[in-house]
Amino acid sequence: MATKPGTTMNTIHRFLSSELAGEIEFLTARTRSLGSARANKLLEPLDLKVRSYSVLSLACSGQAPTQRELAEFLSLDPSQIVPLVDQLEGRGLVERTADPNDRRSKVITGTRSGEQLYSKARKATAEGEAVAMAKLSKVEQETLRDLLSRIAFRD
Amino acid sequence: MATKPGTTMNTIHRFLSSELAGEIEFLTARTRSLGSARANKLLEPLDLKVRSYSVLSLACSGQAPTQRELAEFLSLDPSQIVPLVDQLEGRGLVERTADPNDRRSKVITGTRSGEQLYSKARKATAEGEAVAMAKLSKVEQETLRDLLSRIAFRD
DNA sequence: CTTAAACTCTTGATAAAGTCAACGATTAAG
DNA sequence: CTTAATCGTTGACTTTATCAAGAGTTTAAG
Repeated sequence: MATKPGTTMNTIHRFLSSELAGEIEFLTARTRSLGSARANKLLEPLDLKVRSYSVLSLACSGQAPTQRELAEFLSLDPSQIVPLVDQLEGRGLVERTADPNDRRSKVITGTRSGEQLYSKARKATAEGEAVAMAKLSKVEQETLRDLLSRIAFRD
Repeated sequence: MATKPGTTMNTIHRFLSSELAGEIEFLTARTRSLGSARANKLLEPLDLKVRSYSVLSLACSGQAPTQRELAEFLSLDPSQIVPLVDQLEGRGLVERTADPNDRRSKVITGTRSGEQLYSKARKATAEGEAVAMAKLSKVEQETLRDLLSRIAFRD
């Protein structure tokens, strides 16, 4: 009776000392997997997923992103942006506008109702973030935000 | 001529002040996207991907994980572990052993050559991590590791 | 001005990853 | 012994990722 089945907590604990558990790559992968699952649940009542939420957020940011810029900032292929914007546009949440300066590009902007939905969605993701970081102090949370953004945007 | 095309650096800079860029959820998603792309390139010469590398790493950890435990720790479905282990086993890098205490479970352990390959792979991922965190001081790197592991394993 | 090259969005094909239900073998509970 | 639960596995299915090519637009060169 050396190795008992092991509950969730037990299993995790056994591998905490493994080399893998110390790798940033693994830690971010696991964090984002858990976080995105939680965020998707919270966004479900609004008929949004993390992806569509991210697009909506940038569309409502006042920065007037083009689809190309959305793809780059979200680490997606430009062809993946198309159906995301299609869906949001079909719901009247965002608008495609030809960029006057370069009619190849299409600027994505949030509509009135898009901004209203984003406002609700933002509260949902903020709640998810609060749950995720509950174990950290406010100072630690800001430290984490700062360190992560420095490696997410290095260049 | 207000909005010029915008290079990569330019685009990112424009959205740094957006609400989205301040969300942990987004920062971890972007970090892991960039990190896993870089890690996959570095692991390619060894015919490994981040996924198979993670399984190999735990198989060589001395913790004798079952497939169920691998799935849970790696945030994967148990059915996704099967082809990963199949592949590693086919290359003679790991072994499936029936757990004597519970013959339903199969313990995955690294072979001699599995450990040799893991040793090389570990150096590759360590190099990738060094590149990713180049902008942080040693102290900051350890702080990030600590904060991330606390939210990746809260419970 | 004209032509060629480069860029943006879009489509479509294909591969990879994620989700879920069900099955045989095994173990645990009653 | 019977029933329920667990583990690995398979298969079907959906979603996401990757890539090439095309139509329209802009830029640069000649």
